[in-house]
Amino acid sequence: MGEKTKVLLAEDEASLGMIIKESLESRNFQVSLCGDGEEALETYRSYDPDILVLDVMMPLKDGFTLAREIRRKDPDTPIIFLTAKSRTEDVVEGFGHGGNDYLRKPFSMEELIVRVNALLNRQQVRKTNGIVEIGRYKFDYPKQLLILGNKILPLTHREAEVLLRLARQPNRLIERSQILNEIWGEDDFFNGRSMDVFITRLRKKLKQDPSIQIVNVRGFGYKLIC
Amino acid sequence: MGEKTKVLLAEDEASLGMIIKESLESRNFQVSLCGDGEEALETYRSYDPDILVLDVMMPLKDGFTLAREIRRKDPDTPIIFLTAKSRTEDVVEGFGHGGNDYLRKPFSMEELIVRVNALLNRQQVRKTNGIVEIGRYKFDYPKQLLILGNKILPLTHREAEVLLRLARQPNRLIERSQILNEIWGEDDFFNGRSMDVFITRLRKKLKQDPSIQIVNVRGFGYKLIC
DNA sequence: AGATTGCGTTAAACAGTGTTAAGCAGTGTT
DNA sequence: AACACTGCTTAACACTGTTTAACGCAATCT
Repeated sequence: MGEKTKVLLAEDEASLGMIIKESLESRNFQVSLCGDGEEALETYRSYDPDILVLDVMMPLKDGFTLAREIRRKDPDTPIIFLTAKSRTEDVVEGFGHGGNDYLRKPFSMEELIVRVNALLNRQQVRKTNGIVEIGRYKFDYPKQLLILGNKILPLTHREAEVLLRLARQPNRLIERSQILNEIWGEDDFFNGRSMDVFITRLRKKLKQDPSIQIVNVRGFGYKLIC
Repeated sequence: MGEKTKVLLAEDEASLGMIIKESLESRNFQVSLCGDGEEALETYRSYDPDILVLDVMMPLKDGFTLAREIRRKDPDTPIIFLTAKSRTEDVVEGFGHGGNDYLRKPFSMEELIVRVNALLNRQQVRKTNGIVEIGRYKFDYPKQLLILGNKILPLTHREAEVLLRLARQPNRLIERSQILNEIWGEDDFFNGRSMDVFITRLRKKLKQDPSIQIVNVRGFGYKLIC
């Protein structure tokens, strides 16, 4: 991404649209705001966005239909749906149409930004074949390796899983419970102790480059600083 | 495949059927949805699908029976079973009836799509006359050979079978039990030990290209990284 | 027939991984 | 300052996977 990250935002409620647009712009995103589905589809073609944020209920063309049409030719660009309904079926439908995430209204701007960043980072991991740079290290997630110069440190599966969660959003707070739920499926006492052990082991393996640190935020989670 | 890939979907629960149908269609598949086993069999004959997605529990004819009948004349077209039950026996039974994969309800559309694509890729192996590229190697499955430049390593039958299971879905986790059931017919202690031995032997023969690795995922299976 | 070879299985010792446990250290609160 | 709480570290452990070798069987050769 040479310049700013481009967001295509489709939201028919003008005031809400503007609020979202401005908060994204304040985070250094470039945003194109569309008021209905047709306009969004047209804009999509010329604007070449990095990520789409689509309201589900819009005039002329709803978000799901729009997503389906886009997905025909573009299986990659992440999509976040904004939905007022909270019923499960809508969520299923959203994922079914190729979306990557959804957000129920009302939501906080923080939440949206977190998800946008998460999806973009995930995308990046995929585009680099799962290889992420961490300071002077290269972290090869599929091969479970940490490479520093000519040194190769093998990681175990769990180590690689934990590190991936931290590395795909560096310098950001990742919540303990998010990591635990994603990897262990449950956030309970024992899994928590287990994770502690892996944090220790990762710190040991990352010690070669002192500019990298796994910083604890008491009561919340960790940040990978690099 | 001249046009779109054709999926025959048999699912008696109408709402779920429609969701699956639409999700697949949004990914550019052509889908024929059948509400029971008899209808599915009839449709199969005229529709000539590239892949079958069958609910196990259906009126008139269950998915296993249907699969068995289809397999009599058609050993190739991949079959995915959808099953509400989660017991291991059903999975084993599924493979026994000629199924290639199974999916436990509830599942996400993402999962289904990943598996459909994986099986279609597998078909690709057949279309290249059973020759698969693995890193710098060429793996000739029918001839049981690994070719690297001008070096030719012969493989034994079992080695070739195990390697095929890994190579037709590279970079993805293949479950131990799946390999064991497909090759040995049963996942028990001794077959497991036997497989370990072949994993070792394959690793030895694949050592020439260090970019290739058979990575273990503790408790689940292996990934062929390349 | 007897010897040889090749293959898959069994066996056994060994290494690696994730979890649990226990004690210690750090942090914020009362 | 005392306290509770969270996190850190090390070690022990049970379990899973790895490796090498030996074994037994069947097919092939002499």
